Amino acid sequence: MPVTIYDVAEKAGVGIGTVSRVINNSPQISEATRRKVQKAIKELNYLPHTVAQSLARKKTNTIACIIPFFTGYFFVELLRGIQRKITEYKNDLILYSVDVTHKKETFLQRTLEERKVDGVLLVSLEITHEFVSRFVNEHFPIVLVDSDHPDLDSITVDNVDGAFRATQHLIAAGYSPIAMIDGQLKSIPARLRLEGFKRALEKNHLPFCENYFVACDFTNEADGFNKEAGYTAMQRLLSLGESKPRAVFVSSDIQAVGAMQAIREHGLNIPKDIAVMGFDDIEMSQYVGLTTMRQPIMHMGELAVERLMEKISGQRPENFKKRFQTELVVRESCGVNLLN
Amino acid sequence: MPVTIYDVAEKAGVGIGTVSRVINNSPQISEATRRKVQKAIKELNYLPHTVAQSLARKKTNTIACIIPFFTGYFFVELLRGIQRKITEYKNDLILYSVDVTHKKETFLQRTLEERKVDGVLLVSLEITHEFVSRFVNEHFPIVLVDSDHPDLDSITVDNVDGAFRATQHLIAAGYSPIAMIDGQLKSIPARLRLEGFKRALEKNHLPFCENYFVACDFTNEADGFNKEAGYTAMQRLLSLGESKPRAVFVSSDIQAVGAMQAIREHGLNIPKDIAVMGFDDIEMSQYVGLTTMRQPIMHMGELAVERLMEKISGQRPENFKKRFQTELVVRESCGVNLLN
DNA sequence: CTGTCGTTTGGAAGCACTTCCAGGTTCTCG
DNA sequence: CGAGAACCTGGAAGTGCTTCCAAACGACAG
Repeated sequence: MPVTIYDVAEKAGVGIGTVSRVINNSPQISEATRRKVQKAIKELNYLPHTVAQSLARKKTNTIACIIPFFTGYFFVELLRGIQRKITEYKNDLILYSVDVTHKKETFLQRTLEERKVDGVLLVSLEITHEFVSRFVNEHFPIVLVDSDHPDLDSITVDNVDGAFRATQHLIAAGYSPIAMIDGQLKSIPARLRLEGFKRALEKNHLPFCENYFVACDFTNEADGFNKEAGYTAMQRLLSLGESKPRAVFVSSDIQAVGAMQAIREHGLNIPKDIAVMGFDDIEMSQYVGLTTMRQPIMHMGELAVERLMEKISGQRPENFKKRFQTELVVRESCGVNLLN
Repeated sequence: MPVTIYDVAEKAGVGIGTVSRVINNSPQISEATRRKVQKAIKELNYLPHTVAQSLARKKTNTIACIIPFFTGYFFVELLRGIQRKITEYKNDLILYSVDVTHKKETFLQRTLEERKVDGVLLVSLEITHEFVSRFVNEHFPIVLVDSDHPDLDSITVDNVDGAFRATQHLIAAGYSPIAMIDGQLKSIPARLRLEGFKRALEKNHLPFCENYFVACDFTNEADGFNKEAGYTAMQRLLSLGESKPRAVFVSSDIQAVGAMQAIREHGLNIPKDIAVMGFDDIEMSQYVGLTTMRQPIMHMGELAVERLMEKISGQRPENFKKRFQTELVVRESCGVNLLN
């Protein structure tokens, strides 16, 4: 039933090799035969069988994206950038989302062994040394996004610096004491943002106090970067009563939104009673007036695909590292622009 | 370099057919040889080449999801359901997102001709008669989600009824006049929700007035279901001055959030001056106190995959239609629960 | 000991392409 | 006009699997 390259060859009165050459735009074809074959292709409504092509070419034109179960604006936005760029390259995107039951190792293993994809984008997930060496040894293209490893290509945001500047902004505005609400510490960005926070305190000779730090390890969601976690964490800080913090740096906007809700429900005003600083600049942030550090998320996704394609095609074999800087976006939640 | 079925056969001292049977759990294998082969597989760290399997089996274990460029909570949530279920079935998901430059026809054509996927999920997109007959004639499995066609399987939400009840709720609360903000009318749900709105007016002998209806046709985003469009549409209604509506039914929560912002910026109170009713029940809605009609979005995604898998495996050849009902979620934006 | 039947096995043919190699054409230039 | 180069073309061999068919094997009854 489905039309094959043999049907086309017969109809055009040529050999299959010739048809194949026309399909693949080989220059080794006379204009006359090319036209003849193209006519046959059109008439039969022929489209090559991708799976057979993949087998023969040893190339699938498909890439895998392994990503934490994408709740949250960060992943959606990143995926948009990735998707856009992949379509531009006429490739397909297979999505693997990691959750409690489906571990990233399963997917890494599959991409390596099944040879169903030409390369992998690993998003916001740590990679074990075992897999690093397997990818390196087999020269299997992989690009890390929002995650890093010395031996692999990576595209990151300067989390430490971003958190540092965020905290610095709160300190400069005169708030004290300053608390931090973080994601789960098993998450890389969570650890890096904590480091930036600590550095800012240190630089200003302020103590880091355990009471003023809440990692959302209590939630069973992947990384703790969600609204509910932020809400609960803030309640914990508010329960300190009189000694509660004057400002909070929250490690993601989505958590910050939850935290802001907790503050308001406690009858307190933002920023008069407590100032809130976020991280990400998700769409919602402008509507709730959240001061935050903006990440160029979609751009990261696009760049990741470009890099991966270069690796797949064998250009740029050398290691590639790109670190984006965050940008401070001042709104009302830290009160600074109200003071002007 | 990569290990093939021949290597395994040689190592185990059997034929390739035998190895294949072991891989595919054929019962026609003696326990002894099975163990022998499995040992060789383990030792060589062999995993079958999926592409070759797909070619030989004429089955890819991959399904395509064609979806409008997924901004917005609805698509993300739906995709979560789809993704979850597909992984459960040990299949892969290829994502095709439709935008201005990449038309749905391209993707439909590709899925049909390239034979890279076993079936298609078409989300929130209308399908032309030409493609309907092609899918039907070639017995190519397809399931429509949030869209419908008499000859194809579909999973929908009762938009007409949902909009009807939403409007009814506003009327019953005594608001008058009632306006509606809709998505672009080229979108199916937008048209259906308009119909429900009109029916509710009619049933209550209220006139449908052009001044009180704004379709977000002015935005260049795909379907008009976004915050900015809602904001702009609301501004238009507010510009009516004294004769502005007393309540607005907005065809999606995300637009409603934009509309609420416009109302507040205009110095008006919700619901005291203008009541707002949404549609979707996205996560944000509970935080902004939006009364809305809830759709069981993730559940729709899961069901869609189950149905598609049944079609692919040849079970349930008969046409399948599932229409979910919406559920009224009362919050503050319509004022009703404040009156109690 | 032989014939029969069910079980297990090997491997050729197939899936639909790409690519290499050899052979055929045409062109160029002395 | 002929030799050699440049250009085209056909099709066999390849990609790594599944599946079908025939054959081998084993058990068991007669």
